[in-house]
Amino acid sequence: MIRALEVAGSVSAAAIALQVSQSALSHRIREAERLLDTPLYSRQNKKLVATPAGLRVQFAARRVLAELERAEQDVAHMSGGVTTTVRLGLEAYASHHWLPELYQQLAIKCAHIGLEITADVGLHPESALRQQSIDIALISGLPPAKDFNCMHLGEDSLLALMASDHPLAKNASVFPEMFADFPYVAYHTNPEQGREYDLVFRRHHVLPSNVISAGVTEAVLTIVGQSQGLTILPAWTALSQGPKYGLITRPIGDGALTTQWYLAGLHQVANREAILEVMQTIQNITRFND
Amino acid sequence: MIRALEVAGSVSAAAIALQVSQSALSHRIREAERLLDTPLYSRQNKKLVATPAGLRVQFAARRVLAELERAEQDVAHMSGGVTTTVRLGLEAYASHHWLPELYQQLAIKCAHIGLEITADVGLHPESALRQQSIDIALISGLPPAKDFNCMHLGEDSLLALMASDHPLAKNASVFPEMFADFPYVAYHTNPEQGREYDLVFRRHHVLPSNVISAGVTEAVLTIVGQSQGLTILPAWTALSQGPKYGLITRPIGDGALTTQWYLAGLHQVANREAILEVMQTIQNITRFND
DNA sequence: TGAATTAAATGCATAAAATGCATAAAAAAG
DNA sequence: CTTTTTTATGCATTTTATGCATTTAATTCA
Repeated sequence: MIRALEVAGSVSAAAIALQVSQSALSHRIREAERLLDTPLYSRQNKKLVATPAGLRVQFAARRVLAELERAEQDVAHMSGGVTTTVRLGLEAYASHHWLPELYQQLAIKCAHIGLEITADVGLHPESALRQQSIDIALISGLPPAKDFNCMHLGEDSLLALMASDHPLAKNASVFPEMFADFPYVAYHTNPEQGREYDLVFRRHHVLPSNVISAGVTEAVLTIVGQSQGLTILPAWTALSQGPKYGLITRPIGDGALTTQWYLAGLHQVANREAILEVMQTIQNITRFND
Repeated sequence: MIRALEVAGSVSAAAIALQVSQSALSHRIREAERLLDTPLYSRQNKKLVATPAGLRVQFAARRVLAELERAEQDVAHMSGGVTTTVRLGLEAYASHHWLPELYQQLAIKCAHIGLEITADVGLHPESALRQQSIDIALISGLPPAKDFNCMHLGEDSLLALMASDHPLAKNASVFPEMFADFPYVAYHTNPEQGREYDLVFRRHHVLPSNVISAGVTEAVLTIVGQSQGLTILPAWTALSQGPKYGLITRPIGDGALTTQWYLAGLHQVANREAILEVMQTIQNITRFND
């Protein structure tokens, strides 16, 4: 109710959203205020303005509903042999060609674990972890915060991606200064946020002619394929994803630019063992020796 | 109900705890299972064993109840002018002689903020922050994780504390090797956890003759006063607390051992402004120039 | 083994609660 | 000033929760 009132902005609109009569909601609000012994909304005028206490309750409502929704979803997954659900979140840059194998392995080793995958939790999987919307994050770059249960997957070199008919395609490798002549296609609007900024552009004092922001990895690759644009991805992703979009890869400079892949899992969570199991399975599957 | 069943371990015991009849509870369990379309408890024998789904729901119940209790408490504080509540947690080692001034300042500057203090959240205030049981943590040692809203309060030297009639009292300062001859009184059982381990014992390859674990700062100081024991505290705490327990302070070695005090606040929380306000007020009050 | 004991489930009557209707009150719009 | 819109209220009704009495199931102990 609190949430519906917040979203709808009025009692009658919220009543429609909740599929009850306006009267019922009015009664419920009144009852809530009686129980808390505090007005939650100031109805000086017909607009519904939450009091400070009301705002606090709205905040609680968001958190509680989020938790209940998660729990409900997990429980729904738990019919059949599935006993726990583990939510895996992949960073924007991650590849996912190994996911089928993960499903297979889990089905063999621990059929009781249900796997739920969020293919692209954006550039900051750690905050998704913190919000408990995922249990495990696949992260590249710097090691995750110490309070996560961290596992190192391996080192990966960064590759430049471009269309096969790109002017730079004839070069064996792309040197940092070459980025200055072409648009750069990135996940995000602000180039300073990406790891490529630190490793390539800032280190070599070059900036691409312009930056195209794509928002999703798929879009990044599509745009690169249809433009003169360049992008940089970890080899793991670049080699498995690039070909699908008709892209070719080139090492950057002397090829010494690398990034690290990590798994970060939540500590102190209900399905601790299952999380560890999945993390270990992923580590086995993705060993960077193949 | 879920929580009561978990705590009580049986339907009838939970019914008593919830002040309803055993029948009512039985009906409610049945109804919950019907709604979720999943058995939550396996009643093969008369013991009540939660199914995996039941465990998941128990986990959700704990989180939801915790949030509801927090919200209820906050709302209760919000009668009168108080508009937001900020929970401040002090690390085990922190002093609190400045708290009265904080209350005063807040009363003048922002009467709408209710302050709630947890005097001793232990050695890991960050996890209290993460669990949202506090909004601001007062931390010493290393800077808190980057995803907290961090504020540096100042540098503080570490001092040794001992009873006024301690054999080492005649020395102007305590040298690391001297710790080997006396028991060391600490907050925790495992000496490796404390900051003194890194800064004093490990660095100088000495270990105290034995370690007495006290659990609370007050107990640490009391024990030090009544034994031949030594302990190490930041000067801020040592100088304000030590005298109350008849303890004297001595610099350690050349006095160059220092620690940093930080405030860490939660980001992305309902009462963001109030948290910042309180953090700034604390920073003003505790400026390490007095 | 079998009676006693204890815990949980069930059917049904009843109590409690939420809801909706009709309508009033209040505020904004025209 | 009237109309329209939004919220509140009293009361009847429906829905839901609870308790009693009883049954079922499992464990304990003679």
